[in-house]
Amino acid sequence: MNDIAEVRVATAADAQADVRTDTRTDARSRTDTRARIQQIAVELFTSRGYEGTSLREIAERLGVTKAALYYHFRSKEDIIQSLVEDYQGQMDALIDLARSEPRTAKTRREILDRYVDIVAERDQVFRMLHQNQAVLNTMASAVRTLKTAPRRLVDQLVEPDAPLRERARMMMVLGAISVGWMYLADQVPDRHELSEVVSGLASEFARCEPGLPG
Amino acid sequence: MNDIAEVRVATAADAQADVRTDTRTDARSRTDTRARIQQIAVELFTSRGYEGTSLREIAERLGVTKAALYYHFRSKEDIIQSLVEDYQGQMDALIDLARSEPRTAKTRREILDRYVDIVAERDQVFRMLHQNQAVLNTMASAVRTLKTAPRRLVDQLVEPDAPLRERARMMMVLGAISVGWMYLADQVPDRHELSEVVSGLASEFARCEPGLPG
DNA sequence: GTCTATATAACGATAGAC
DNA sequence: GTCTATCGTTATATAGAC
Repeated sequence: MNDIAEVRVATAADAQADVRTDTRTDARSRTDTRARIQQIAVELFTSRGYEGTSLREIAERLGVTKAALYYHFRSKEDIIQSLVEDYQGQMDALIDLARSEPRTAKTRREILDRYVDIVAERDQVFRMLHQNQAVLNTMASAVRTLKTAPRRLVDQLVEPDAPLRERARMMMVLGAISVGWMYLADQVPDRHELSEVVSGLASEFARCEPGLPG
Repeated sequence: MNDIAEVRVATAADAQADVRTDTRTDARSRTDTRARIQQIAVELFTSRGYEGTSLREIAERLGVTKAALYYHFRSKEDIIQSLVEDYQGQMDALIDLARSEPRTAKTRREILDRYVDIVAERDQVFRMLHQNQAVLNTMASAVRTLKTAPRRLVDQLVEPDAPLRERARMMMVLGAISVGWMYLADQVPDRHELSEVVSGLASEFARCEPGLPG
């Protein structure tokens, strides 16, 4: 059950394309190098930082030269962009979902549970983002919008005229989920158990457990 | 009450030295340039990242050349080290305090309140740290230990054999405080009100409000 | 798809004059 | 305390052969 920690960056369209065109029997598919670059990149960006990781390092781990990377990605920023695309889409979809539902305790619990799932299933990308918050400020628009996601989500979960205390509560619940997962995921053997514990506590903090008024 | 957001890096010993030796009447004290470097650095490290900020940029904002910085600091890393020293000392003291007290609800509330105070009073440095988590991995020991602070603090707040749920709860409370403060501090007019709201909610999440069993 | 070779630029840091 | 000048290194990115 630890494979939910994989990099998870391919889109559904990518996967379909693979199935259609990939008739080889060897293990190395046509898009495999690209995926391996992504895997190495997410690891190095997390441990040494985006700006602290050179394309030379990535290439060396892959066993190719720096120039080869430019066949698969137009730039270094293009690599990190490809890594966060899927996560970004999931977060946008979550915010849209929250927007489309009434602001009840049930909705909040549902949204929080799904947020935990998104984080847990994209563990590596999520960690990388948290380790490289500052560099996102210097990047193109698409990546930057990630930083506003928590605020946008809170806006959909509390009433527009909610008092500070309730806005703070919801923002703190999101922080509790993020940090709780980040600091505990590599310390516990069963990540599925962890995600259920985190979900449960998040709902308790948000006061939207079954039976509570919403 | 917004001046609690200032950089707050000078040590008590520094301040004493200033008082003793500084008899000039002009506004520029002997250690002022060093302090101004620190102020500019913490701003740039937060917005553009540590590795994304060059010494040339810091020097330009200060109106001097790059070389002048080396009179005040031995290296770039020495600058960030000086910035986090005070925060690090406060966190170590907090963990020691938690270690010295019994694990009661009252202790937990006291520690959480003081953690909120530390964060609120060192707002700028705290933000910078959260925006540059990855680069701390590549640095010398002193700065690195900051990353273990949350875990060490949780270890002192829950029983050694506490179940996952209670360890997760306390880690999530720390995350709630950190993220809650970071995302809300520049959105609310009264930071003192915010710190009280955050403290109150943290104690509620941790189930250590007055009247609860501990 | 990957290579060699290179363009171009910026970085952190130091030497030594003033 | 700040300057000019520079060293040595590394970075992202591209051109063109294979």
